[in-house]
Amino acid sequence: MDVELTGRAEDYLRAIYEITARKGYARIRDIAREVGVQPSSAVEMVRRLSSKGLVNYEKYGGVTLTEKGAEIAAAISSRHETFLKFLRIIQVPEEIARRDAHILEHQLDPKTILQFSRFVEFITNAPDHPKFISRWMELFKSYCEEEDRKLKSNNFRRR
Amino acid sequence: MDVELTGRAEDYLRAIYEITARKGYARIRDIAREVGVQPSSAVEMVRRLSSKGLVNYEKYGGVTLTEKGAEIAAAISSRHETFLKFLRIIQVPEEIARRDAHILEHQLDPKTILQFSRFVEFITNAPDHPKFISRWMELFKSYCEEEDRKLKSNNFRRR
DNA sequence: TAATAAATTTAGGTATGCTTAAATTTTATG
DNA sequence: CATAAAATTTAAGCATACCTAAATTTATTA
Repeated sequence: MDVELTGRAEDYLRAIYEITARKGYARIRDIAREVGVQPSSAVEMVRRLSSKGLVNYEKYGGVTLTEKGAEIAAAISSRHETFLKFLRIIQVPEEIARRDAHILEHQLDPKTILQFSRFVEFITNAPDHPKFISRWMELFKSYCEEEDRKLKSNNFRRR
Repeated sequence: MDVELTGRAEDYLRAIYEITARKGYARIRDIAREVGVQPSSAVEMVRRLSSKGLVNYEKYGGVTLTEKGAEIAAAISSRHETFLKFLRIIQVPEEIARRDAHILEHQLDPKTILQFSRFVEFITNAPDHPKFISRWMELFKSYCEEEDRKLKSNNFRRR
């Protein structure tokens, strides 16, 4: 029942998930662009995903997710969102956060991912202590700003 | 000056760093055990590291780090420590944390790593507000325990 | 020290994942 | 509707990283 996927296969699956969400199906070209590879590489991976029953694919046709593929992709995508939110919380600049969320989302133990998402949940929803948490965010932000200032003046001195 | 290393190469380098810290040099056997591969694989990687000038290696001899290798390994190791501390803070069980710290430490943007370490720093040293932070940890801990209780009773209901 | 055991290395394979270049198919257009 | 353009696929090759099995070297010990 369970399908083994490499981190890279997960990247492709999530890309297909996002593209199909936008326009109903994914072309090899779209997938290649989204993942950042040449079309020939996308063909290779799409075939593998197809042989695992995760996507519907016929030569020269559009790619869609099977039910199983969609289920897995949704889980991957939600993990991705968790990590993206997390990186924002710890004040990673947006562009870098988008890149690094990809990297974080692979291979980690389910328990670890669970704890990441609890952290995000705890910080953003602050179940019982909203004021306390927003204060926490404020403090962390100023701490980072302070550190950035130190960094900058150090750089200055070094020149 | 800068050396390009794959995530895996970093794993080997850190393994060698830790083994040499314990006993002065690393045997192929030690490295293989530490990284979790067959000795023949360790030979292959050690050669590559040697060709990059990061380790001293001669056939059938012990492996040590060059100055450059030690410098890089120390940075990798400190990154590793950061992630390990971080995983502990978000309440990931020790065994899993040890495994996943490996995974986290590769490929992330330096800025992201910096923010991870600031988070750890902020939580553990709580520069200006020690009470506030320890209270934060308490709250987060109870939040996780609460969630675990919910999980357990859900599992129970499902059977 | 000769034989055996242990460690290491080499050889030969596999899988992933990427590339470029050439071939093929589909789509668009004059 | 023929042809040119665009998209896709195939082919061939490369790098990483792993494995097993066989060969070699080093270490141990009877």
